[in-house]
Amino acid sequence: MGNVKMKDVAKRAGVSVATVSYVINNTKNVLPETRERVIRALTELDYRPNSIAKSLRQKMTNTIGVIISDASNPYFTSMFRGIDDVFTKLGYQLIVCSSDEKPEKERKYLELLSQKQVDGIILAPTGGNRNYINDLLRSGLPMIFIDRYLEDVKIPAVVVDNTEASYQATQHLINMGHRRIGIIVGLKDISSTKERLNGYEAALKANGIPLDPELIKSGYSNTLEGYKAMLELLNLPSRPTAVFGTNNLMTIGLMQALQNNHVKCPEEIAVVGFDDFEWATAFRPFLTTVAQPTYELGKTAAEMLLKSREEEIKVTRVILHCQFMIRESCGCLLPHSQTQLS
Amino acid sequence: MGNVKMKDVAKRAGVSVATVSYVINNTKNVLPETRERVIRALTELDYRPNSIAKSLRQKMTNTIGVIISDASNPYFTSMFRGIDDVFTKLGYQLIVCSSDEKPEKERKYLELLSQKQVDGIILAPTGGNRNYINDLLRSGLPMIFIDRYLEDVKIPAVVVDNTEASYQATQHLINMGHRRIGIIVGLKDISSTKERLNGYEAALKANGIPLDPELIKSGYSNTLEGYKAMLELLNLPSRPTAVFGTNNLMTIGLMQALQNNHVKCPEEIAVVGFDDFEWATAFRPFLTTVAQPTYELGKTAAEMLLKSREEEIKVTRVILHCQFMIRESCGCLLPHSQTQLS
DNA sequence: TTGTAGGCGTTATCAC
DNA sequence: GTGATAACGCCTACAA
Repeated sequence: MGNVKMKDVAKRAGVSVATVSYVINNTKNVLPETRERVIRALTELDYRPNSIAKSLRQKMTNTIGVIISDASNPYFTSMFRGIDDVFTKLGYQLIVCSSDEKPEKERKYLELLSQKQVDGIILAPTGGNRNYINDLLRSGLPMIFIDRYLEDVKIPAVVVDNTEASYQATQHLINMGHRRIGIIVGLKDISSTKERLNGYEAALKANGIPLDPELIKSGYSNTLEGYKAMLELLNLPSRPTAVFGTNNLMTIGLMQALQNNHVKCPEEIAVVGFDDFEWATAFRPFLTTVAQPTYELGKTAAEMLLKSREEEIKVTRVILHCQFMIRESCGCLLPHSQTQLS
Repeated sequence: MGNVKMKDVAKRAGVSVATVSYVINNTKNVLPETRERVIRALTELDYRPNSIAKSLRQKMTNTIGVIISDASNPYFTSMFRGIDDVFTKLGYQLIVCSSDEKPEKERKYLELLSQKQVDGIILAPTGGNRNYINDLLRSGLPMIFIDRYLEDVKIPAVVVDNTEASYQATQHLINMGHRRIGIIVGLKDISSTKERLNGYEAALKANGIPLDPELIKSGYSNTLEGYKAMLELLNLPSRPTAVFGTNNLMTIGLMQALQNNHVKCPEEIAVVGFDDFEWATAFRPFLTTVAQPTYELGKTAAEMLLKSREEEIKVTRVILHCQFMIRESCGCLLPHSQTQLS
């Protein structure tokens, strides 16, 4: 009743363990009648294979590790779905870990996952652990970067066109007549943050608007930091007339700050956010957002990981495109219109 | 460079594998100088333990399985955080699976997890697989129910006071003068759904309001189903003046339906939702919600799972309390007030 | 204090 | 078509 093994099944069926294995895995021809006997023993004893033993023998765990910054962030959970859908079909399982943007936690999880002999890792790198990541690669562990990448680490990466998307969002605000545009970004040593900042700065420059460092606020990507950043912007001697929240959680915090201080959006301040929410069209103001193809991001990364286990992969960066969802929060009067970024 | 094992380390350090094991696990006294030698060999060779082999030997994987209905639902991700925080500290890892409320998927994951020899499972049951779950229990696999439970399966469960919370929310709407109150619920064979429905019905009854089956809409817990349900309610000959969305995703869908049809909330229809959102205070109308202690739910379940591995657990149900967050969407004029459910 | 050796439950390579 | 049996990498009596 406790734990029945192949040995027990073999005894019951009057065959050898090898034969049991053959039947279970369909790995060799077995006489129909012996197979019959084995199957009966299997069900009678309620045999359940031990995949740990199997993994040890085959050096394959059918497990994929995923390290992202915050497993409870809707942005990542959608990505997670994309990854999961690909791997579940193939009988793989996912171990998801949150690094919280902390290199030490990331390091710990990388160690744990490699010890657990995962067959591959999908990683949104914090920016640290370059050497260790290279070590793991050399030891033959396949990895894919997602959402961001490390300049000097040669792993395929699946990301979005952050610079262009950010440029377009900023340009749109400029088109609406804004010249003092605040921006709230995540940690600055993350590639996606840098790119979003670049797009913002490029748009300003292209329009002859001087860059004001006071309008740039950075912090961990959570609501509280977004809230505080917005407060600082509101307290500026010359308050911005528009804000660009470059990730979902900070944008929520930003909006909370506006509500708490009774600053009307978009009348008093225009807002554009990153990451589209399902509830962006359920509550007011409808939020104008840069919608990332989060599900596809995950799906693509998963597929690349699979491919990279077969052939050496040549392409090192896949760039997916964002969609600019223009709604009322940016002061535009065309609700629900949308344009595809070129 | 590929994979160095204890054997290699032993050879390099001029000791036996046993000694290497002793050093690594601090499991026996070793002469300082031999320990020194071993440690040097360990680092020089960049040894990384194979936890699959370890697991096979020790019959412990340091892995916990979590099966919930939708890993991308914010409600569950917060719960997940609570679970993760408990187990991460102890060096455990989590495998999270989405059953999507489908018994077949749930079954598949239960099989997979038990084969992977997880040390325990936290499960939000779909309602099916009673026999199989009992089998697993008998085989000695510790399990805890979370969010819901199965009447006839004797496992500890961590849930919230659904009936009371639902009663209170409904009573509040009645107090505001509503008598035609719609309710949108999830799948009806889930214990939490039943309880929420019970609370609603009890409140109506207590106030002498007849139950109108047309006002009850049920479906999968996602935005689309919530949207459709609300549409049906709006198209009723005699439209309700208030709606109770009994889970987060359906409530979002419900709100989208109101927005799309230009039905003003709370002026034309009052709304109360289940599950508090961070953005409930960032966008209008501020949503009145029944806030579940999601993080604590996860944390408690995790702690109970740990405990259940030591002692036979007596208590079979832990009930956590919800908080009623009264905001403007229910037509109340006291934004941000809140009361603790008794 | 250290080493030897058996075993964890499979799979895979040989023989037969 | 089937059956012994040696791995897989580690832990742990037990012996030395």
